[in-house]
Amino acid sequence: MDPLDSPNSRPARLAAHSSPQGIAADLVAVLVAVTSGEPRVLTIQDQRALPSGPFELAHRSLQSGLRAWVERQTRLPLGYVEQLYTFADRDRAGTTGQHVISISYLGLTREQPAFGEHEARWRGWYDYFPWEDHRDGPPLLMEKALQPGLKAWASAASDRAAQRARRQRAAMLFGFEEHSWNEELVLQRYELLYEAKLIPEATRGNSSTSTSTRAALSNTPGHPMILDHRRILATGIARLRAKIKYHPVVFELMPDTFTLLQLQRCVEALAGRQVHKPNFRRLIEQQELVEETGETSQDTGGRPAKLFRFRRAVLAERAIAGTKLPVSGA
Amino acid sequence: MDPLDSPNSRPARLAAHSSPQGIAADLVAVLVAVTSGEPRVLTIQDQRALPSGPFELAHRSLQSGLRAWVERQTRLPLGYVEQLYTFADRDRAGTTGQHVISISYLGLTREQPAFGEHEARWRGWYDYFPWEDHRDGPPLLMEKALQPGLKAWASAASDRAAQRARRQRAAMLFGFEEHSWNEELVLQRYELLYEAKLIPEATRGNSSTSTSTRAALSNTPGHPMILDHRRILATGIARLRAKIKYHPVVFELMPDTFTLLQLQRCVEALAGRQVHKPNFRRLIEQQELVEETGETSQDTGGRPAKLFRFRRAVLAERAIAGTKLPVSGA
DNA sequence: TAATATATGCTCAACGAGAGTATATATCAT
DNA sequence: ATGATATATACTCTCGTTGAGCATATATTA
Repeated sequence: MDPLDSPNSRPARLAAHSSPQGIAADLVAVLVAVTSGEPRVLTIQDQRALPSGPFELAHRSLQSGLRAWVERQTRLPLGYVEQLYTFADRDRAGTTGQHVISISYLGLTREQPAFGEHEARWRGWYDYFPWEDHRDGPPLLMEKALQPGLKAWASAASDRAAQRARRQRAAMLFGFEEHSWNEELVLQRYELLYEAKLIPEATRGNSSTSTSTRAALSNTPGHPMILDHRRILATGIARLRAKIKYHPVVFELMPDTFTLLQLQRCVEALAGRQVHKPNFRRLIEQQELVEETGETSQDTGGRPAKLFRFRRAVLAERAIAGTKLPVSGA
Repeated sequence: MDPLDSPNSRPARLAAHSSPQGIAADLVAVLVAVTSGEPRVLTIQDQRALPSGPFELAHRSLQSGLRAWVERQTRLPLGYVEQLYTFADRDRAGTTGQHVISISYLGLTREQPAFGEHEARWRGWYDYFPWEDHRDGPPLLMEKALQPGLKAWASAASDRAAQRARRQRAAMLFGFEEHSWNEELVLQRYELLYEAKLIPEATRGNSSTSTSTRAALSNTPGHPMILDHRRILATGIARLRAKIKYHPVVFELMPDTFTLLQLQRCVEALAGRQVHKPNFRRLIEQQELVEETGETSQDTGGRPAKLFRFRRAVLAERAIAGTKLPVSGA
């Protein structure tokens, strides 16, 4: 089943029946850049929200509308844009009950001095999902904070079978007990934590939260966001982690020329895990994704590294499906 | 770039600026079943439209709303549901200029006697995309109808470089000249044909269509649909063809028990190409996706085949990412 | 009874992915 | 100057997967 519709991911509620004319739509953007080896997202509202704005039908397509809107608001040139998901089941906390359809997009760019009326700022995406960064092995907070909370959640199930199912699901998603870590399951992990009420967003606006839940929450790492913006961010990260494996979109995040190690660090930053250096280079070069510029970079510390540039021609040569980047264990 | 935003996929037009309150949303469903080895979609309006209806916010989530709506309208139990794409750039032919956001979904089910007020009928999806069926090799109509049209389109480009780019793109997508056929590029192929005005939908409502274009159109195979429904169907087929390779959704289309050849025929129907029988069986069995029922089926003609059933447990055991189905050359 | 169609199982070669090792060339601390 | 260290670059090996062909078993049908 589609993780975005996992049955218990949010409390059931009956919304008012709206006539089609009463619906509002807005765009939400997950804008990603990778700066000095860290994946970052553009945020507004004291870093608690993703950039968003009302949907206007003044463009040829949704996508070109988003592109124009982002470039007007932030002056960022978007290298790659892709629709993520359309949400319509938001909890509009505090609002008048007006329901909003949110159409979310992923956009790749290069970090620039933030610009915009809404105090736009770049922030590392692992600030929101610290458990997703496995570049130096599983982060300590997984044992310290997540595993106890998930264990408690599993034990709280009604019967033995349900407890076992919960434990198995947690182990599968977080790589406990023999299970290997799968970096693509960002959204499923977030939704499990949400379901287990280990995420502040899950109990927001719910006054009947128990004391024990509050205690667990206070230990939960990761910066919260408004509404379901963190879920949208999780969707974007998951999509990007899957995409870089078979589609050369990483280059939209790189400067014009770069060393192979810089490229590798960028992939590692996105995937949240290390990759095997020799294999990475082999795959990049044998696919002819890059070409040498003839120059070298010396500010890398050791031996000067050759500078490369992306061969944009491959986008025309090959079907937009046949390229691979290795994301495997170190 | 996302194929759904390819720059020339439809004529640019400036739509009226709508206030957020004036937006209507509806759901469009691509409902798929596979009956006796043929992939089929549910259609309405004399088989020229996909089932669709107004979006109502009376449900917990968009997805559960769609599920309820489909099951109410058609009495089909949906085994698997996934959001496809949200379109907002439709040409609302003949309507009052009211703009509609269409949220499209893919749903898998088993074919049942059609039910519903809108003369709902099942129809083979290759009636709409005859060039997508390569189970017996490339269909003749590719040489006969598509290749000449695409050749003309390529030659009509402004300069030599553009002509070459067009030829290359057509060859890449349709498998001409050394290029191999990639069954996943359904949407890209449709959009290329649209761009080349080889699809009736592309010139609809445009009175200035040239005579030569009309001639080409009359030769274009494939049943048209209203609005951009054929594009949505292409999106669904592409998504499903990609999905079956790493996610065990085929079983949602199968009866409770089935033979391995039936399963293979189902995969072949969806992928539009044949698969190697011994390899198919090997992969299915070594992944423990199925278990024997102990019974055999004799109505297959030759030696009785063992009957299998899907092991639903794998959905809980494995991360929703680690299963493979072979879709390769025969 | 032979022909035929399907079911089922086995083998082999080619390729790619993962992992380890070795060498070259720079910077930096002493 | 020199050794330590960090990076860059190249090569090798093994294993599992994948594509492809062949062989055998068991039914129906002419």
